[in-house]
Amino acid sequence: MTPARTRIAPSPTGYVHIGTLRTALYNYFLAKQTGGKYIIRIEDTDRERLVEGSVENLLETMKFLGLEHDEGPVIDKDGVIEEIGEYGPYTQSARLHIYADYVNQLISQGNAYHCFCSKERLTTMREEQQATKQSPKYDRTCLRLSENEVQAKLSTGENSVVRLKIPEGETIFEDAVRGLIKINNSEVDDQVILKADGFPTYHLAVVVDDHLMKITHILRGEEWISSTPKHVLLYKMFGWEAPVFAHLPLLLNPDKSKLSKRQGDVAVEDYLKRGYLPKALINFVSLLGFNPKGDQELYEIEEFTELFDLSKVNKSGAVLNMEKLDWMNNHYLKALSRDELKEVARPFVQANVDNELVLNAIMIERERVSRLDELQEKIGYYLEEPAYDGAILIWKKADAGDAKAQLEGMLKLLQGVEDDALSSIEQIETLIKNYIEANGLSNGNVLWPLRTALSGREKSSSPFELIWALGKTQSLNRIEKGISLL
RNA sequence: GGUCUCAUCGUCUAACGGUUAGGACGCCAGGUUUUCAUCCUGGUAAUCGGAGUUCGAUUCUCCGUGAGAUCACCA
Repeated sequence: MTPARTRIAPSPTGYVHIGTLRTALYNYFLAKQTGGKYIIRIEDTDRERLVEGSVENLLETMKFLGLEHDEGPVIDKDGVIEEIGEYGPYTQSARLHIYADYVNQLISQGNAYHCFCSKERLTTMREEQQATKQSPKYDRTCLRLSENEVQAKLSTGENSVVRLKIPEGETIFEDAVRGLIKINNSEVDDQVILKADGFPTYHLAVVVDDHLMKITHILRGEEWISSTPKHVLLYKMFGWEAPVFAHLPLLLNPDKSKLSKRQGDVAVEDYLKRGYLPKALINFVSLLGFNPKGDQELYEIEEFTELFDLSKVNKSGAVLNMEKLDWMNNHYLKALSRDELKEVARPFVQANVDNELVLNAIMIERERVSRLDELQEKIGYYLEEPAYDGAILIWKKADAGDAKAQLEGMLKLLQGVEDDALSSIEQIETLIKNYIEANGLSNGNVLWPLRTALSGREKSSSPFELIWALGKTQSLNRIEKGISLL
């Protein structure tokens, strides 16, 4: 397999779109699978939509997800952005001189022309076209300008842009997920490739950069299909070989429209903030539009890398099934080691996770949540002795006297054992279950009052887990308090 | 509206042209259980419609229908 060079090319608008993550993942899988390079390029040619700090944010988010790129901007130890890779600069605003050369080439080849039309004129032109049910396209007014007229306007410094001169005919390209796509050139507008502010538009910049950076596969969202002919035409005009195009299915809102901000979270950062783990997010998002095996649901990133196959990418859009994400996240939460859990939980709980009791509580409750941000309220009754009504100590099949007797029995049992007899949940369970059996008692009579005394709640984790988490002293305190309430 | 793309359970998806159309999430029921959660077992639920090709179509072709994307000096 020849090494693939793939890239994501986000515009710096402040957050990482969940669709960008999916695209990044597929690019990453493909590059790594073939021993190639995965590249990040910053497409900041829209000066009006630039958001301060968004490149840093992008890089930090990607790093947090564990998706490291081989070329492009990176943040060094001092927090400064530098670039790695031999095809830089990887930020389009630093490549303006490059685009200028290629624009000039197109103009001299007769493939592009200057346009002096005002935005106002273009707007009214479009309105008229729509009114007469024509499809909105530039009317080529400026193409009819003579060479002298163009030079004259240029020399006066009149505002101008450069447009691509779309030739007659039709453009056909092979899409790796959809097959042959054919579009008549009459459908394609004379796209602006160089704006009045001197910046290129996406269409020119993406083609030039992808060629210069030796990109072999362009994986991007389906919304780009209709502008792909412009890119194919540009490759042809420059005499370059076009890379493989693969248009990925869209990520959808529940109403099947393109995933949008108003209908839910689209920013990866938002998912992270709510306590979804990178592994879960990656697993979930990767499965939106691609399925390696059919019956397996849980994959490590290495497996995806090994099994990724462009020809198996789906064609139709995918609605996000949030319940499944929750299920997956819970799975990965449960798989975390004590130390790993401590670190991922740290930003989500106000209590100090370095404290044994706090961490114990989290260890237990992580099995009952699907997101880290649910932890805080779950661990409350571990950290603080709860106030409660003594009536809840009484099991439905027993009375106050029995509850009190059982608690006293438990008190005695626990007082009589060494601390390290309570060091594992299994040990504690065995200890208590043996006691129950030896004394001819029933689980309910003993465990219900025990658990409610320990938790102060009708619903909680098991008494064994609670004793383990709280420790001997705190457990005894709570049992004594229970007894006093009866 | 033009053009392009797409179409299997509610959702994500699987199925060399031959399967009782499979799995997962969710939901429902039962079981385990001191409660909650987990766990186990079972169940619910789909090939958009119509032609054609074929011995045989979820799968190939065409026509409908529906949905989406796109039509900027935004990406």
